[in-house]
Order: sequence, then structure tokens, then C-alpha cells
Amino acid sequence: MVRGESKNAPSMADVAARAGVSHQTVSRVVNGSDAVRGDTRDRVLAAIEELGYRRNKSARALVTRRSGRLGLLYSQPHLYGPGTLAASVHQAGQRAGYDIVLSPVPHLDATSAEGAIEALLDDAVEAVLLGVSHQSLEDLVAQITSTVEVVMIHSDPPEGVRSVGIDQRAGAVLATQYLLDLGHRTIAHVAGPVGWIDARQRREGWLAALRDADAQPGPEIFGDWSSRSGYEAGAQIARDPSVTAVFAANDSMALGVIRALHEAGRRVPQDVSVVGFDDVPDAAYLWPPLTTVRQDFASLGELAVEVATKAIADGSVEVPPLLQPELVVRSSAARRSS
Amino acid sequence: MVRGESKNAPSMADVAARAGVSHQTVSRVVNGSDAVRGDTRDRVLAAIEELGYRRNKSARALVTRRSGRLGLLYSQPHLYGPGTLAASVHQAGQRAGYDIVLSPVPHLDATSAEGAIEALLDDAVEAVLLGVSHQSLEDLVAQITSTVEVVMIHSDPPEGVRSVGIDQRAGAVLATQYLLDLGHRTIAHVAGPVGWIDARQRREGWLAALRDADAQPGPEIFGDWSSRSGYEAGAQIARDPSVTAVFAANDSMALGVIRALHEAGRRVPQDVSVVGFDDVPDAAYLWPPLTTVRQDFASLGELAVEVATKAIADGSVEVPPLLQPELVVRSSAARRSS
DNA sequence: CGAGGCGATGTGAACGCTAACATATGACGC
DNA sequence: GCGTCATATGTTAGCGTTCACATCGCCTCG
Repeated sequence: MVRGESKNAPSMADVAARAGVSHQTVSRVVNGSDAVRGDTRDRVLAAIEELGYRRNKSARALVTRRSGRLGLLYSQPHLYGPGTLAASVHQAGQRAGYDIVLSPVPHLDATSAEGAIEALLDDAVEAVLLGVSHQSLEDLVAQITSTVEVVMIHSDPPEGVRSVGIDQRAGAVLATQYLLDLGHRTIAHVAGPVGWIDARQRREGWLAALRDADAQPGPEIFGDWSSRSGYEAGAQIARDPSVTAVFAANDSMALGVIRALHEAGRRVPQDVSVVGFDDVPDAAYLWPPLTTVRQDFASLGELAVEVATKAIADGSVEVPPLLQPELVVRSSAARRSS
Repeated sequence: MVRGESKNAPSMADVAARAGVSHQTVSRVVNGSDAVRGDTRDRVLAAIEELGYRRNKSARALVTRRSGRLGLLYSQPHLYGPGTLAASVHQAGQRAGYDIVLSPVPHLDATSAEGAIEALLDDAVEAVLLGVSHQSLEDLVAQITSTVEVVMIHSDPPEGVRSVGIDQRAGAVLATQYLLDLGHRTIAHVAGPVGWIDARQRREGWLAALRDADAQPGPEIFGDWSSRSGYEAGAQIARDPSVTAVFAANDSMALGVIRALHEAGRRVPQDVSVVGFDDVPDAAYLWPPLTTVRQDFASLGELAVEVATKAIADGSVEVPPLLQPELVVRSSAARRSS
């Protein structure tokens, strides 16, 4: 920015003076009121253009007592799911006429989440979207729900809370059932960390599918969503020859499992089948291409914004049905050989 | 939010009444002025606590004529690099006392970038950080630079523009030189798409290292950063037996190349060596573990915020030295066999 | 031809805060 | 004991909007 070049930004009054009307008429034009004569409107529009006028959102927010902002809290912003979610919420918000305040929390814990929510509240957001379904947030929600509208993005929401979600449990059932259909009986699970709702739901889906098929749960190892933890889990699983299939709670861990299996000399999928969760863009181009469960983060974000705007409009507490994930069959899982 | 429960949010005047002081004294307390007696301060603080008072940022911004906001434009928000950058900018901004407005642009083109910048300007950001180094933005920059402070995140910035960056060219030289040292003479390059500065710089680094070693450039294929495009490039490369090494412009494409090589029966690294760029968290757990070039996105974000805040404070145009990337040796590249 | 009404525009106040200045209170020196 | 000064606090105005209402023409109709 060149110093001294620009004085104060022009205000409505400046535009009004230039167009020879009152500031209120400018306001009407800017807000699309139809009570302005065509030629007057044109004069105003021309003045706006000439001066490079921009409506001051702070002044507007002050007098209307509405910020026009929605906040999204999300963690692990470097990962595919959260990143996609953030982008889709942002886009849907724009379309709905809201500004989206993105609040990434690199490492989730109760303190940092609380701090992030405080910041969002300081920003006067009209609703908070909770893009991270972790147990530690459920208590927090109760506290802020009297202050601001809240939408949880959650596959197993507490009673009476506004929420949207993807059916994690159903996705896990899809994956496990597929493995069962392939003839596998001992299916290990590399779970996400304790405390994460999605991890719990995926684990329950695995368990439920097994139960329905009268199969015993295979070994279960808890990871932390990272490929490193998947690798460590895989190394352990590789030592157990009875395991012929692994369901990993996300694609990163699945990929770690596959590497560990490779290193142990067990072929995927000939010796051990592996299924992941998420369908990250790279999943299709791993070796072998990863069979996984796809979640539609884009729709999730749109839905969340929709529910939030409705909540702001009429306070309704609406819980649309969970979105259904989809099994994407590639070649990391195959019929049980022996 | 429970309807009817909360009336209007308390203002300074409410706090002042409760504490038995004037609103100005409340303002002083809130802003940490030391011209307030200890016991008065305590009374005010107590009133703030009791009423749950929050300072209204809009009113403050209106009167101070400063929004306290920095905007970050970034694309491909689902990818590791941009996601990490966004998070680190956000964090650094908080620390520096600025609110960060994150503006993800899913698919970059001149129109959407322009729209996003307009939105940022409407939000009255005091500086715009351009987190996407694409040619199409360079013209845009010239237009807005008179309106707002701009910081480009760019490894080869135009003259006189404030910027920070990571030395992409040096990273590519590192990768290529490593391959050369391993005895490879025909090194292919899977480049990023035309128009992306980083892609250009990496390609130039590859070319420069080759030139210095008196080696002829191997085949060159342009991808689009995706693993799919890497796969397609890899399939092509696999047909050329003279190629014994590939330098891919990012990890996703590298992973696609590896799969294509596998499918063609060419082993990595025994037959063909592959080096990527970025060091995404999964890179270390691919099979084989990917040798790649690590960029420090976290430091990049911090640096960008630092330069932006300085620019706002005194208008200085500072271009700190490029950050240096680092070669991470794993096992997807090996000494040339024959 | 004047009352009534409607469409287009203007006026004044208020939103919650900070900046600038004004005032009160007490300590101190002569 | 009174001016002087520093320290603590209060008062007023104004930031750029929108809202509620006032005004001004002009047309319609009995």
C-alpha cells in the first residue's frame, strides 16, 4: 500500500454528496430497496463506482445488532476431511449470505477448544458450527448453548442438540460386512483414539457387523489417526497369522498398516486384506489401491450451514438424517485365499 | 440457544452502571490502561464477570477505524500444505493480536480469486496474505496494492512486492542432485501445472542441477498436483527403460508414479528411484517410504504474519530471505543398479 | 378543484465504543 | 492556607450505518 495515497475510505455520506441525494437513499440502493427511482439509482451506483465505495460492515453490524457471521471450529486442519469440510462450509456460507469465520485448532484439547470458542464469541458469530466431534466438547456445548446457536457435526449427537452428521457406524458396517462377504472371519480393527466420537462409532460398527455374522472380533489396536500409528498397529497385526483382514478407522492408518504388512512379507491383498475409511484423494493411487469408505464432506458442510441458518431464523432445532457413506471397492481387499 | 432467555448483550454502559463508574472507566479497564485505581478496577472487573460482558468489536472497529484483521487467501484447502499454512497463519495472527480471516478457494481461477479478495476487502482486512502463488494473481496484486497491504507467499516474487517464501528451486536442486549423486543420469520430472510459480521453480531447479552435472534432462510430463496425474505420468515413464529416476513436484504425484511403476513391473527403488516434494505426514509410511523434500509451512505462516504486521505498523516493504527446504532421505530412491 | 393517498426522498436518532478534553480530588511546597 | 500539579475519573462528540418517521410532490377521484 502506498502511504499517503489514500485518505479515509469514502462513506455513504460521500457517495450521497456526489450523487446529490441523502445518505438514506444510498443506503436504500445498497440494500436493494425497490423504493428508489431508476435514474436516482443509476446516479448513486455511478457515484459508488467512481469513489470505490464499500459498505462498512462494522457500522452495519453495530446498528443491526447482527454480525452476519458463522463460526466453524475444526481440528487437524492439515487433513483431508477437515480441510474439505472447512472449504465447503465457507462456500455454503457465502451462498447463504453469511461470512464464515474459520477457526482451526491444530491440537485439540479442552483448553484450546474453549479458547477458540471464546474467540468466535468475541467475533459475535450468530452460530457456532462444531466441526470436531470429540467428547471433550460435549460439556462445552452445554455451556455456550444459551449464548449462541450451536450446530454439532456429530454422528451420535446428544439428545436435543442441533446436529448434522455422516453415519460412521453404517460406514464401518459396510466395510466389515464386505470383508465378511469375502470370507474373512478374523478381522482386526485399527481404531481411532479414545474420545473421538467418529472413532467410537466406527468401532461399534465393526463390532456390530461381526456380531451379526457370529464372528469373533479380531485383535483391536488403538491408533491416533496417523500413518505412523497405523504402521505400528500393522507391525503387531502382522505377527498374528490368524488375521486375514484389517479394517482401519481411516486411510492414513490403513496405509501405515499396509506398509507394515509389506515389511513383514505379508502380501496385500493376497495374504491380508485391508480396508480404510475416508477415501482421501490419494487412496485410489496407493499400491495397492485402497478399498475404503467414502464420506461426502462437501454435502456435510452445506447441510451444516443450512441447519445453522434455519436455527438463526426461527430457532428451530432440527436434526436431519445422517448422510450415508459409501463403500469404494478397489483392490486392497480380496477373497480369503486358503 | 434458548429463545427469550437473553435480552440484549450488556454494553459498557451496563457494566459502568453496575460498577458505579462511567463507561470511560470501563473502557480504560478493558484496554488495560494503568490510570485506574486498583479497587476501581476490581469493581469493574467484577461487574464484567457478573454480566458476562464482551467488548463489541464492531463498535470498536468503527471508532478506531481499524478492523484488527488479516486475510489469508489460499487454494486447495484439502491439501496438507495449504491446510498447515492456514493453521499456522491463524495461530501466529492470534499471538500477534490479529484476527485472521481464512479464505479458501477450492478451485483457483482469476475470477474466484478476485471474488475472494473482494470479500476480504469488504471485511476490512488490514492486510491480505496471498497464500497461493499462481501467475493469475500477479496482475491482481498490482490492482489492490494501493488499497491494502499485501504480502505474497511466493518463492520468486516480483520486484518491490512484500513477500515471504520457501526456496522451491533450491529444494528441487537438492532432490535432483541427490539422484545424480546416486549415479542416475536420466532423470524424469513430473511437473506441477503451468501457471503455478512453485511448479515453475521446482522445474527450474531440476533443470539447473542437471545442467551443472552436464546431464541431459529426462522426459518431462506436466501433472496437476493430483496422484491421478502422477499415475498417468508414471505409466508413460514406465515405458521408457532409459529412465532410472523420477523427480515428482509433489508427494501425491510421486505416489501415483510409484503405483504406475509397480503396475508396469518396475521395482522402486531397485529399477527406478522416485523423489517427491512436500513431505506430507503419510510420505514416511508409504511403500516404499518416500524420499522427499520437506518444507516448513509452519515457519512460513509465522513469517508471513510477521511481515504483514510490520507492514501495517510502518509501511515497510521487507523481503526476508527465502526459507530453505530440506531433503528427507528414505528408501524410494537408491543407487543406480546397472 | 381540493382532500386523500401513495411513491420517492429526506431527517434525526441510536447502535457501543474510543479519543479528546474537562473536572474533581488530594498531596505538596511556600 | 492557597496555588500548583498529578492522578483518577467523568463528559461529550463522533465513527458509518439503519430504523422510524417526516416531508414533499404528484396523481386520483368525488
